[in-house]
Amino acid sequence: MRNTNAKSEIQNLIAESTVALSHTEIQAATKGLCDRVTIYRVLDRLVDEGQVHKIINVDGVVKYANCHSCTDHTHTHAHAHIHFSCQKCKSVTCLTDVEPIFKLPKKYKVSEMNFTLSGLCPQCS
Amino acid sequence: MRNTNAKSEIQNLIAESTVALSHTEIQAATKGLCDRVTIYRVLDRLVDEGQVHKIINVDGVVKYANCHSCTDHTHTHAHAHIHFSCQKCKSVTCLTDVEPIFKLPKKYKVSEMNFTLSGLCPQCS
DNA sequence: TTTCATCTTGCAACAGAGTTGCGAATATAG
DNA sequence: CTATATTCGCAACTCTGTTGCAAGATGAAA
Ligand SMILES: [Mn+2]
Ligand SMILES: [Mn+2]
Ligand SMILES: [Zn+2]
Ligand SMILES: [Zn+2]
Repeated sequence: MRNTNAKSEIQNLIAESTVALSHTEIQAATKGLCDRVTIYRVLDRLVDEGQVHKIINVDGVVKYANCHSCTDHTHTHAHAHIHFSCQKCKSVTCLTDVEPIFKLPKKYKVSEMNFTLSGLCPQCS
Repeated sequence: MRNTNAKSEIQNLIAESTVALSHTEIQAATKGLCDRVTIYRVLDRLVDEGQVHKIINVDGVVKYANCHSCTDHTHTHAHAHIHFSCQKCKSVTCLTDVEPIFKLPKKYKVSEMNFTLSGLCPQCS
């Protein structure tokens, strides 16, 4: 894996953002940096490297956020935290401290969790 | 809201299915019943009526499932249950009995929950 | 520093999911 | 049965993401 301009710019952008960013938002923020296909490919690479994680929002919009709290940066590391999606300002935030408790029927083998709460974020409520 | 052939066929299909169905799956199952645009519009109507709920799967695929356990059929009624997405057979199931417990930082106002666990379903594990 | 295999990029073309406008068809209230 | 609002089919379109390929950039090794 090579370090390129596009990759480090995009990685910095995501790292410095307090909210998860969509492809469209990244494209707007890096205006003219590179082709939109390159953004898709860079994002894939960052996810593969475990630098960034992909979030499917409740409205189906794909967002990317920094793996702040992850020491393990292999691409298989789990993200067992909740995300909060604000219905007003559309921001998506990682709530890394919140760990949900639940009891599944046996026979289900869980390997991944995707948990998003929607409503109003502190800024909007 | 009117009862049409397309609507009742699609509603029955979803009601009789043990797993959530995507637009594509519904189109395949009702082959030739109606136009694909009609399927989209019928699904929107069923969701508005509260007969069916929409699930955004971890892979971003939109699926529809019956509101079995919902007595309230207004379009704003909540769906506070977990969904299970099987990575092998791609089935998405409502686990209506499981209610997760979690503690959010104050200031967040929650109005909706979207919780999907992935792994292997009983049939596949 | 130069070489060179390999990775990355831009461009164009494509694919899939979902939306919109509009005229024709049809469900249902009266 | 008639009138009218709803629903439908079709075609065209948007949006998001993917793929193939030739050209360009990276960095390890010579
Ligand atoms: Mn993470
Ligand atoms: Mn339900
Ligand atoms: Zn907000
Ligand atoms: Zn399965």
